[in-house]
Amino acid sequence: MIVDAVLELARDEPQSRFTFKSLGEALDVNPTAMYRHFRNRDAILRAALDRLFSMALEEATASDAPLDWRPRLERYLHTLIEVFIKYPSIGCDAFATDTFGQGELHCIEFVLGCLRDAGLSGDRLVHYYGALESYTLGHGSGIAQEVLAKPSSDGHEPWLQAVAVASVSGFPLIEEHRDRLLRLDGLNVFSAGLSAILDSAEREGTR
Amino acid sequence: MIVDAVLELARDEPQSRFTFKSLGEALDVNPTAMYRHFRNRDAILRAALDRLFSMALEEATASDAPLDWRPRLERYLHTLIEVFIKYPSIGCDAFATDTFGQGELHCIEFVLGCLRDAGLSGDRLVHYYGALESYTLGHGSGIAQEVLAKPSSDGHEPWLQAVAVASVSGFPLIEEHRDRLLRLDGLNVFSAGLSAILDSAEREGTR
DNA sequence: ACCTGAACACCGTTCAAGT
DNA sequence: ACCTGAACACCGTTCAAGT
Repeated sequence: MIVDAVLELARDEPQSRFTFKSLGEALDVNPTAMYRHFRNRDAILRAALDRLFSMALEEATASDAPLDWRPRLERYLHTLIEVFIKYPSIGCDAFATDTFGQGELHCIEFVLGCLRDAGLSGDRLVHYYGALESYTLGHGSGIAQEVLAKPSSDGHEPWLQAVAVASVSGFPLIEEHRDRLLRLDGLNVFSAGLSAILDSAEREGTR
Repeated sequence: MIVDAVLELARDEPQSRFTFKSLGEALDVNPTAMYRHFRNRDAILRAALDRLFSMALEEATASDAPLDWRPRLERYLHTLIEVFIKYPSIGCDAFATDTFGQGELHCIEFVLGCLRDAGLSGDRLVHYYGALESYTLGHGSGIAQEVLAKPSSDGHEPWLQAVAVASVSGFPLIEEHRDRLLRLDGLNVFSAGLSAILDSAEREGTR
């Protein structure tokens, strides 16, 4: 299948976006032959991204023990963002792309189920669904973009290189928290925001 | 200044990423002349993005009445994301790009100040700084990407077109919440997550 | 039914040449 | 000091031609 080759390519060449040319070489075929199977590059992207959703959900739910809603949700969202980072040239479009596929639908259903188990319903359930999904997709695609652009980055690069380089005199708060700010990276910052959203959801659900 | 032309171009042609060619036409000059003033495209992008940070902070703080920390922060973050959407070809790289500029530093200082006024300090203050900043940048650049890619989109497009089109039988929760899910768009979903993070910050700060 | 090859319009970037 | 023009390597996409 072509999608397999795209995924393999995205994983093995994390620095460069996948290309018809590279795809042709990987499959030992003429680059333009892809147009027999997909309408354009975007269609390939959507198919591959939907597979990433499926992979993340499968990996996160293939658990030994049944989990409570919150660790279940945390595990899935962390797995999802890790998958995006692992396949940067696909993950980088995770926010802006609707896959229209089964993988994404299964993921939506899964998140809704977790939030239902948290005690939420109706508008508030969908409210938190939107918050969690958009946060994870926005953050994941952003880190994937970084990995794609910057040499040898893996989501654990310092997040605020500007603070390290630039003169921060005249910015007393930045100066005061300089070391702490430099300790931030893409993934622990993600955990920070995720905890905050889940805290709010949990409070509202158990009320 | 070249940056002015880039911004003008980004605003007036929201569907297409800015280009040396388009920039040359706008300034009535040879496209390659830019290389006399910037090392490459990325340097132009960083300069323009830093200006967006400055513009957002200026617009958000040019207030009549002094505000409490939370409305002050909300106003700034909403302004920031709106600016990204207004200049899509620059905003789309907001997450992955470090500007190394003054505008970004002023914004960091501003957010840290709001969180200090919320009663936070030390690690927890930086924790919430990371959560808020990454959430806004990730979401903003994601919506900007959408605007750039999809014809006549403005951040208020339905967020889950897949749910509208695909068959959702076999997904009982999606089916149950279908209408609510379709009402989600990029900007109200942003507000949802932002409130959740700020709620957590407020609770922790007043404790 | 599927693949190939040539072609097209479009990128960012370099560099020697102009003024 | 700044700009021009040609050139290069690289994109996605189309289409007539092959098997």
